[in-house]
Amino acid sequence: MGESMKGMKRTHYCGELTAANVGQDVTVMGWVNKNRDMSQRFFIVVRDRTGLVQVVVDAERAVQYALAKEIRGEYVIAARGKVIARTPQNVNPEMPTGEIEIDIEELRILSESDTPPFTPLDEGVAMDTRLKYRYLDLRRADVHKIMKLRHTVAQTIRRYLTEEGYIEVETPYLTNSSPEGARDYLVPSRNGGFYALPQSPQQLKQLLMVAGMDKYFQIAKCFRDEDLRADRQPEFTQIDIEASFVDEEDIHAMMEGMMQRVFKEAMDVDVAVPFPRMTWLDAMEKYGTDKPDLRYGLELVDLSALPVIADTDFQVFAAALENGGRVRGINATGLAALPRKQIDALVETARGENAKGLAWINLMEDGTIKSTIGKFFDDAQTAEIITAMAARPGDLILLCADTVEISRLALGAVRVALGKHYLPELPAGTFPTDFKFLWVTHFPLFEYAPEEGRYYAAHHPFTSPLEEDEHLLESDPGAVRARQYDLVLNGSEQAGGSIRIHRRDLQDRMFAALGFTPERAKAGFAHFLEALQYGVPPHGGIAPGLDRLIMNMTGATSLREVIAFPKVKDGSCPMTEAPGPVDAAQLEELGIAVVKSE
RNA sequence: GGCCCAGUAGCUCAGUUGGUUAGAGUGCCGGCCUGUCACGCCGGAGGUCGAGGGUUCGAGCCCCUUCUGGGUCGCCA
Repeated sequence: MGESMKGMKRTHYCGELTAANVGQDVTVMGWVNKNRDMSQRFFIVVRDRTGLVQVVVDAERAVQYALAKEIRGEYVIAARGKVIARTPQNVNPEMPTGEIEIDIEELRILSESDTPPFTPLDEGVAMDTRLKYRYLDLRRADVHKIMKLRHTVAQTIRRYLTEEGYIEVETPYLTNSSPEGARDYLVPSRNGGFYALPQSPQQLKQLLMVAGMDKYFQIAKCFRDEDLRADRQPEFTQIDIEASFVDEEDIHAMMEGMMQRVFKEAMDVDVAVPFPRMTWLDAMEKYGTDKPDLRYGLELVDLSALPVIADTDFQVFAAALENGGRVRGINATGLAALPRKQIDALVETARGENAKGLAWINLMEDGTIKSTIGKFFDDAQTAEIITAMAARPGDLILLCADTVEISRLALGAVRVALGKHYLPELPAGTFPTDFKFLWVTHFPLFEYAPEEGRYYAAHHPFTSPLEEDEHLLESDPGAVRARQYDLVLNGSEQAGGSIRIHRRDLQDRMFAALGFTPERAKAGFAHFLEALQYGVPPHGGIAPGLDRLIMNMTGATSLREVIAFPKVKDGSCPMTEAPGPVDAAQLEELGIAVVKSE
């Protein structure tokens, strides 16, 4: 149903029309946002990706008026007419094109629409409904705005890296499964083997350095078959970057330039460079996380050495200290009056990180002090704690006594939960403007898995150890620091990278430290290890996640908002219903039998 | 895989202690309205209360199972 557009040609986008177009004969094409029947005339609001414009169909134009009566929401129409200025009392200041309207001369329905399950005007539609009809959801102006921003960011990055001498090279999506890491998406092949979709082009980009490409980038899809989170999708986009003959400073400077450029061109926000740097250990000690949000203070304070704490008889604190643990505090400034219910929620947050609980001291505005540990610390002792925490009337001190790690992580989580009290609420439809970048460096090279009694690569096994820690690879792997750096933005990891191992002997020692026999290392990484024998430039790189960057730039609360066709919790797509069954013939060709698991 | 939350009209939701014919807003359909812009007014249609089972004289409400979605922990080299 619907007419041809033959003989009509779009001259303008809806949102482009202004008072400057008054008197011109224009043609717009788009979707019917609204059709208001006012008896003597119809006001049809037409929408395209640039915005809205009002078309007036007066009863005097009998043919067009009759057609306008048929027009429903989300019909696709073409409208030709003269742009006329609205009288002052009819101007709609809420509408960017509200000073003008189009006086209809030719009107066509190009395509009819059933009543849609929801329209671009509906707010608060549930996620599953939105995703099932994502093509309708994508008609919303705010989603369009995000997609346009994403485009601008990607293009800006392409231009920037090109100017910096980087070459875009595509690496295959059909590649090999590699041991360790996330679960792979497997693709069966007709020769009986399996491809795996890449979790990242890590090895291939390093091989491009061996190949002398010198500086490479790629806007690459990566795949990980793991459960989703609000900030995690099984299929995501990375700006994959690698460069030869570089050190940490080169990569940092390149990224700082990129972010500065991206924020300026996409959002007109000035980002100060260089970004602050912090070692992993400092981040953990001060913020209880490796991705601190620097938009608010609330630093963790280690009170273990404070005499009044160190010498206390209070069993909870004394026991933690005796076992080599810590007593740490956080000063939630201005939150002394936080309701008990919310404090309890903070305690639950701490428990979520395996802490046994929290103690707290409220410094009420009137000077009174409410302390959960008042029984164990007299007024003078409490005053010492307050001084050490730099707390003032109106503040709330939260204390946690536990192991070194748990006390960090528990208060780190509490800090994040408190953070929302210090962040301004964004007006609806606006993007944030406060961006705090941070480099976190000197990560541990390994993580110990006690239940398996072995070390894992904290990031990946190609990360170079710090030169001065190399000698500890065999004797004390847990103490080896990595030439690893993460770029953090507002408490979210934006990019991870490292200087890589470029010597075969060091790579062999790395695999040995990870508990790989030479045979197993060879089985998993034969081509890669072999390549390391043919002249490898020192190299390193980084991989910012495009989706997360856009999520942070737009203030979106879920990655789904910034991906055109995202997946839901179990990795499926509500719209296409992928993954789905395939023909028996296809399976037979692949030699695959599907067995139902119990 | 664990835990928490939700599922009632196309959409967003309310529904009291288990009790007659399950409601609201919006959308939709029809009519009216001389400039609307969240137009307004009048009327109408629209329900397998996610699904299955159980308890009960009686279930949207209680119990069990299950499905779907959201959040989170595990997981994410």
